[in-house]
Amino acid sequence: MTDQGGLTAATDATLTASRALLGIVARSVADALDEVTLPQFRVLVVLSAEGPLRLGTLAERLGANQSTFSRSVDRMVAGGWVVRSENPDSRREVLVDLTEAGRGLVAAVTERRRREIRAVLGRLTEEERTAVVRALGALNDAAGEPAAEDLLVLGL
Amino acid sequence: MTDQGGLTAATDATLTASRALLGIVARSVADALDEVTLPQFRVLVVLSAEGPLRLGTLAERLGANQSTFSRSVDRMVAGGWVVRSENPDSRREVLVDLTEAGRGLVAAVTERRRREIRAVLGRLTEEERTAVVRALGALNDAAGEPAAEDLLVLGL
DNA sequence: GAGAACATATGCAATCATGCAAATGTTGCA
DNA sequence: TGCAACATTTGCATGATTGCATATGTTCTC
Repeated sequence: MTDQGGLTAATDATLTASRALLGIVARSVADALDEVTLPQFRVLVVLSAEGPLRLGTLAERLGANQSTFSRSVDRMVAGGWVVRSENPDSRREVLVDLTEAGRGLVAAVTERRRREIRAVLGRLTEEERTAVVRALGALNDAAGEPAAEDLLVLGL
Repeated sequence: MTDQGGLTAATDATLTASRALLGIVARSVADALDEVTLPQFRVLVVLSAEGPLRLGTLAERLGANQSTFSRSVDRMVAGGWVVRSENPDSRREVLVDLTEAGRGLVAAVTERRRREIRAVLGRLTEEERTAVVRALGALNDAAGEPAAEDLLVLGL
């Protein structure tokens, strides 16, 4: 079993890094999960990225049944994370949008994630950081953007 | 707001990489989640890493109430993922262990994750891979191993 | 204006996770 | 032996997610 060009070493390093980064992601989300469930957080993330969406569209984005989702929205409205707003152009459509609290929850997670990554990178030398930018740049190009559906499995 | 030594560029690259790797992790787990729930998968991962554990110990590892967890184990036994085995030394203790199916499910996820990472790295040049090993090595050292509890938030 | 197509909500139902309190069974110590 | 400590299970209860079928209300088209 030959290993062309350190593929195995690189795989191991990447696997380890994936765990480290997962840890950071998990920690960044942990506080939010005291407030909302993971499926609910997914909703907030999608709305945060795409803006107000029709209830049915949102359900589809999340791979959920409309009727199921209507009730999920009930709970999230009750929790104060989203609002149903009427579309004046079409009274049969309902737009779901973030409240300030919902927006803030997502922002807090994003911010914490960024802060933790900065903290880790701050422990590196400047040369190491340069190497990280180059190496991860190549890695990111090779990996491409993950499909939204993939990320939704874990709630982004 | 000065940026010492490309901290921001490195943070951005790392954030992007965290999303890419999350995508890989999510895809690797997706199939398994057709078979078991995320909390159940967590159980399999812990057992896979630590071997047979007492029911109470396992519950504690997962931050769950014992009574809750006893019933979760019921469901997982019914699903054929774990078995309750008696400890001959202590008839009041119950050991929970993976079945072949349970072991196989975790192995399939691990293998798929590894395969996907290899595929991405295979698109890099040998020099790029060397850079990845060095850069991620430094990153991994700086980040340290994530706490098990952190990873459990997302089901590892 | 009437009916079809559409968007959302509601009735009914199941599974899973979760917690508290109490019961059952086991071990160990006095 | 008998009682205390321990491990697990069971009773009781709640809330979230999910699906299917159906009802309600809205828009559009003929």
